[in-house]
Amino acid sequence: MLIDTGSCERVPHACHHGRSENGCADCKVRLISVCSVLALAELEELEALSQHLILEKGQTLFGQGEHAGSVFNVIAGVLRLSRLLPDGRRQIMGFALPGDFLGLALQERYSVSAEALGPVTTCRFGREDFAAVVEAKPHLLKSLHERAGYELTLAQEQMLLLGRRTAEEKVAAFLLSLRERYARTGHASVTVELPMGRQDMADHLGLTIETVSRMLNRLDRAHAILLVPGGVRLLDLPRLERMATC
Amino acid sequence: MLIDTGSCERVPHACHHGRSENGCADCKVRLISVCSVLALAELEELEALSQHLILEKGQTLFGQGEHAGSVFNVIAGVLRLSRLLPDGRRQIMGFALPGDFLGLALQERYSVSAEALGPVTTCRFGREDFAAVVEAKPHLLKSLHERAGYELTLAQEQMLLLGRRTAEEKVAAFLLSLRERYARTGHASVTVELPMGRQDMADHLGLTIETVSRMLNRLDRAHAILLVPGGVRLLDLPRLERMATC
DNA sequence: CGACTTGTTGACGCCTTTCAACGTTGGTGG
DNA sequence: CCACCAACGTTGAAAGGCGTCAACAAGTCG
Repeated sequence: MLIDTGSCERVPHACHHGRSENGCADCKVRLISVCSVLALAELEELEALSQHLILEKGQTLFGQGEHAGSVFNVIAGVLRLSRLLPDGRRQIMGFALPGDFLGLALQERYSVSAEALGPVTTCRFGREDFAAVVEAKPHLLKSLHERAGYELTLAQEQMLLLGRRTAEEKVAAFLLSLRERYARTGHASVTVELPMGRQDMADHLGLTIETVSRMLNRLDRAHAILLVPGGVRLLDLPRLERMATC
Repeated sequence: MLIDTGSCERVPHACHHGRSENGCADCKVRLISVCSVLALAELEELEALSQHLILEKGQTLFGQGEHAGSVFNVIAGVLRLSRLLPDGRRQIMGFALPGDFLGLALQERYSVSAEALGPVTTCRFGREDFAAVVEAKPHLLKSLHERAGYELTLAQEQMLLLGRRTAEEKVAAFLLSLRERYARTGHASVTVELPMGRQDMADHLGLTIETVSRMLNRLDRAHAILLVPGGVRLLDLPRLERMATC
């Protein structure tokens, strides 16, 4: 349960690149990000303030409690959003997928740490710059607020899971929720990629790594799922849904 | 753990009263509610759309999944915000105090149920009406968004608590967080009122009623707190804070 | 006063954690 | 090519924290 945070290198700020080749207009996540509410002229305005920032596996985008100098759109890859207790216990609040926005609340300080689970590409804005654009564009603020409402709903579901579900139910619910989030962006599939390790799942579900492993293998032996390298195939959706029923 | 929901009477919709005697200008929670960002002229505009709605102990203001026809400012009293699993397991996501806004996200449906823990007074707005006002007043939207950010931070702290804290730490952290929330509105005090019962605390902390009772009495015997009728006195704040650290 | 609700306390049991060993995979260098 | 090593995942056995069950106390209301 004790996490070694020393292994997470900070992202060198020299690592950011210029904006993408063809600009926001071709951005792969534009239609699923907050930018989807912007007109082309507005996109160009925002583009002038943006930089691409690329992370490698294990790098930290920002740390809990740090001054929030930037906000980010995730373009590719997955990050974990976590909080640490002084004694090393960790809780992962969620995973950020392409199209997600980091820094929704536009608060002074980051309330969580964000670490790349693999190669990650983000679109970075200075927080002050971005806040100024938001100030001038109420429909962008409205879009951020809608996302915040969605995040709040997810957080509530996670609280119910953490407080009132058994280990098996937690794992089943996690797999289904991940599938649903992929469906919102990529395409629906019964094969769910698991970019995070067992320890990350455990810290997300309030379990230990051993219990996660046991439950996954129990579900596998019961033919509810099939463990495959790097992911799982969901074989018996009705059964999983019964376990995860809300 | 099984909750009897049948005992919660629905609030009769005939029960709402006209607006308050002296209007929003004297509202006791104006300065701590979302209304604090409104000018007097705007207040009057909002006042025309508002009604007071009074609940008694145990009455339901709205239920999870219902069409969100109204949004509310809590003027007096405390409500619990909960979600129910089909088999009766319950998770209380939080408690709404005076000054809190219910329906922050302005979503189609309520994501939780809200029940009065005692006599409650609310200021009710039709959701569509309120959304129209918000549409016209970006600074009100901004205020809502800031509150949503605060709620998100609270939710994250609760996730850490539910996932990674022991029973004793949960209870200590709960008492301190309640004290801090009272301090934001009422006045700071080492005596913390507990308007909710043991079952409510248990369902908020992911414990059973017996464990909550045991931990409270253990803290009492250790002279960290003093149990008094209807509340607790926090005797050893440093020790409690050490338990609840971070 | 008796019925009811709410809170406390004890004994016991189980689910999850803890501790430990082992297997697997992938990268590195001889 | 293969030994070596570290990181990750799996599995078993034992321990413990919290839940379950049950009885009892205290306060409330008719």
